[in-house]
Amino acid sequence: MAQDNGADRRRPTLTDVAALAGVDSSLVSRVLRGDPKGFASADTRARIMQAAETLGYRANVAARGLRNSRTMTLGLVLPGFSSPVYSAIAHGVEERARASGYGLVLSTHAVGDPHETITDMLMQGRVDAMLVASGLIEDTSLRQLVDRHPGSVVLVNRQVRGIAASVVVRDGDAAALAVEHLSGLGHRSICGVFGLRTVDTMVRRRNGFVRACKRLGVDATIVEMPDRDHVAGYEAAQRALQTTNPPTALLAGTFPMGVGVLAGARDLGVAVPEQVSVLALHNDQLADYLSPRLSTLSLPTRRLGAEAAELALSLIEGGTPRRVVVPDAPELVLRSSTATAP
Amino acid sequence: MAQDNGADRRRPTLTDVAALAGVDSSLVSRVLRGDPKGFASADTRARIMQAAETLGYRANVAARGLRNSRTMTLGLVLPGFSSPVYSAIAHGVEERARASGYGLVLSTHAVGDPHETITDMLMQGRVDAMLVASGLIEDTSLRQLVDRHPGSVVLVNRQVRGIAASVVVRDGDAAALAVEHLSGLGHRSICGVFGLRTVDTMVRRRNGFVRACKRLGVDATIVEMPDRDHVAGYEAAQRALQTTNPPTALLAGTFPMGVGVLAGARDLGVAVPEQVSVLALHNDQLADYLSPRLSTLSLPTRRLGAEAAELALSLIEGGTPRRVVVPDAPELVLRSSTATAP
DNA sequence: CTGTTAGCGCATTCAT
DNA sequence: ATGAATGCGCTAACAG
Repeated sequence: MAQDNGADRRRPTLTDVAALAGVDSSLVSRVLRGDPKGFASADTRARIMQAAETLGYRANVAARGLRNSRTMTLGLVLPGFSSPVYSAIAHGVEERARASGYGLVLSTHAVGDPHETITDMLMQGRVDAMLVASGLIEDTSLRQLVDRHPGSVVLVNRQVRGIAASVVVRDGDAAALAVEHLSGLGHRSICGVFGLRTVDTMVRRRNGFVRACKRLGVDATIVEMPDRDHVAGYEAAQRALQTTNPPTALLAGTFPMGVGVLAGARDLGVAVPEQVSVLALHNDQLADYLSPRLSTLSLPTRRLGAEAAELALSLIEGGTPRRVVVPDAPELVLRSSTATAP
Repeated sequence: MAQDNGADRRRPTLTDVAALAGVDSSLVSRVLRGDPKGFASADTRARIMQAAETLGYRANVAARGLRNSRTMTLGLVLPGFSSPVYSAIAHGVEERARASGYGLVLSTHAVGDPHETITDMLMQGRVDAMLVASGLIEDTSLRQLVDRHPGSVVLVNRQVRGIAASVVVRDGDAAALAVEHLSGLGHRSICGVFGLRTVDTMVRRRNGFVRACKRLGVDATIVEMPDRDHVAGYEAAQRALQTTNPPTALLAGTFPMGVGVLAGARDLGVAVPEQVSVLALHNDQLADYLSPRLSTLSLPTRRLGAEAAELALSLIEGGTPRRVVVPDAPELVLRSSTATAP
């Protein structure tokens, strides 16, 4: 059926549909959108639907956006897909956005300056709001952005003084839960492996860790690394495990760090979990395929994305910025990397 | 500096800039775009630039798109970010697109029917072309898409009869290289672990594997799994290793499958690489952090993305669809998962 | 119940 | 060297 409706290669417009249905384009617009004022007679209605169908008509988003000054798309900025957390967030956002008829444009730090990217997206009218899920953009830069585009920027798993619109998960509680588990296993000396204190999630997790240790009378040490990836975890483990009085358990601040810690211990000849227990924040399917299988603390990342989209949508509708904490409690996912203290 | 240029909360338009510079908006348009006919006097020119600068003017893409029927954005469909390959492709596309001033809209299979999604993107005028990097969409569905949108669809690492616009890497050669390495190590019986034969990349890798085995006189067996993820690799290893006459080496058709194979062998108590060698197609940083460190065949995935974007861009400019093979030869990245045959 | 009109922001003739 | 007029496709008053 390679039919070629005329020599017509351009997309059908409202006018095309109107012509085919023998009515005015404005009527078509109303009917197709289900506009309450578009109460066409059953007959015209049917003809319109029919025409739209045969032509494969889809409203042009540029024209519609121009008219309504609403693009119906959300932007999401991520550092990349290095961590499974980011894909989970992206899925959550996409799902929620789509449910409201919104599209999603994704952008990573891979290319160009993120501040610039965000400004462009907003100022060019590419998106109605931007979700920022990067710990790398500086606070001042973010404040500036929010200042210039009030009601159009939402922070994802990050809080910045002076910026209300943000949604986070209970990172601190997850770290605390980890400590509780370890403490229950008899560990009295735990080392936390985190990224820079300039990264909001890292300070929240770190605080949760420190407080829980204090509360439970556990000896806490901390290794702070410049990055939060495999490599950082690897090196942190090397560093922590080679001290004169090494901890009996390690808590990794991110999932990739946990993967690195496991490898670091292995290369040092330190057996996990026999000689040292390892736990990582954030869960991922991959954990089951590591050796040993890595126990984790699961946080609702997908919902994090969904809630962020939700907030952005409400802002677009004129809602007020607010701080939301995704209420789901962190869960301990026990696999094979923890055991009673040696 | 919470200055509020008037009560002005909406984005500045060409007219705003024109007013501030004391000229007509059409002149501003020409000057700002570097239109050859926009040869304003040095003075006006300066005033225009100045005005645009202070207002932070950015051309509205909807208006521009409407006028030019060109959105300046590319769409990319992926199954998800389960595999590092997809993020690499996305980065490659993003980079190349940006270099030509194009934006990128990413969409995964997470939500909704992909065929529908692609059609929508194109018909709604959200994008100028779509790159499809999914092995899951059926051939007929794809052909239909290309039929309806000639010159607007590019296949990424996939070939379909009747569709010219596609770019692939040398998958088959990578599989062959793997076999050569293993054969050189004395392995005479190798098991290939692949996904369904309905997936183009899988048949290309599989063919490369089979032919190389035949050529080198190696005994080839194949396990075909419905999926291509960790789980599939895990189960395939279990299956292959429990036969009466198990192979001495396994080649995993995807990186996640390789991860799964490693775990499968471990749980069977089969030592890698002492009892069985393991190799996986596609390289990733994670390989260094597995136990044992996983040897892989590296393929130019980032460039794959870049070339796909390149092709799409050329199609948009009216170029003709063509098949491109990224010429970079696959590379063996030796780590610790292969050894001489037992 | 349906048609007419106007304008969103921009790029492009065509004048001057 | 610069300005005026027009239309991309759509929606929202406002008629009738």
